[in-house]
Amino acid sequence: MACLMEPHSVAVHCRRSRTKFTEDQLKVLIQAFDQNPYPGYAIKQKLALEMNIEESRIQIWFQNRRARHQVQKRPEHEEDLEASQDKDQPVEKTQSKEGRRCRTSYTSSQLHTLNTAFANNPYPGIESREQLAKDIGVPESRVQIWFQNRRSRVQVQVKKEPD
DNA sequence: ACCCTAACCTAATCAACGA
DNA sequence: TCGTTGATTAGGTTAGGGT
Repeated sequence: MACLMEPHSVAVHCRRSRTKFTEDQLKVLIQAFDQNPYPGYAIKQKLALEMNIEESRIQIWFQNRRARHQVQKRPEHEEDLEASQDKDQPVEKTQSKEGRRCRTSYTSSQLHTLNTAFANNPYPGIESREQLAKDIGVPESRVQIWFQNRRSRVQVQVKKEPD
């Protein structure tokens, strides 16, 4: 517990505890990454279930690995990698953008809670985010994304209206 | 002290949904 | 169709844990 809120100093960034992947988990992740560094939501969720890890940790892991390992820019077209038989699913194995997570729709009361919290502190630590998530009944990862988007768009508005 | 990398960030962009 | 906004990305920074 080192997440005390100083009233006047704003950002006491309290991170979630660092995940320690087991060797088995890492093996599964790396193999999945080699097959497809841009997995859709379904794949990430399946991996999460398979290795008993939050899906958001899987997402972060893929983001970090893509950044560190120079991944092929656009594997859009594959010429001749047909081995023998792999036409079980026509367009279902390497979906990258098709399988997005379903868009979350917030109710007005959920948004009110989020907006109030944002006004209070636009950089909530993990504990605040989890409490918020629990309050409005949405995964913590969605709360984090909401704050990221909100902060970015506040900046955009400030630039557009420097008056 | 240094290294590796999970966690976190911004900015840009993709895309779902409603007016 | 178009604006709003959630989801994803590239790419960079911060910090935890091992050597």
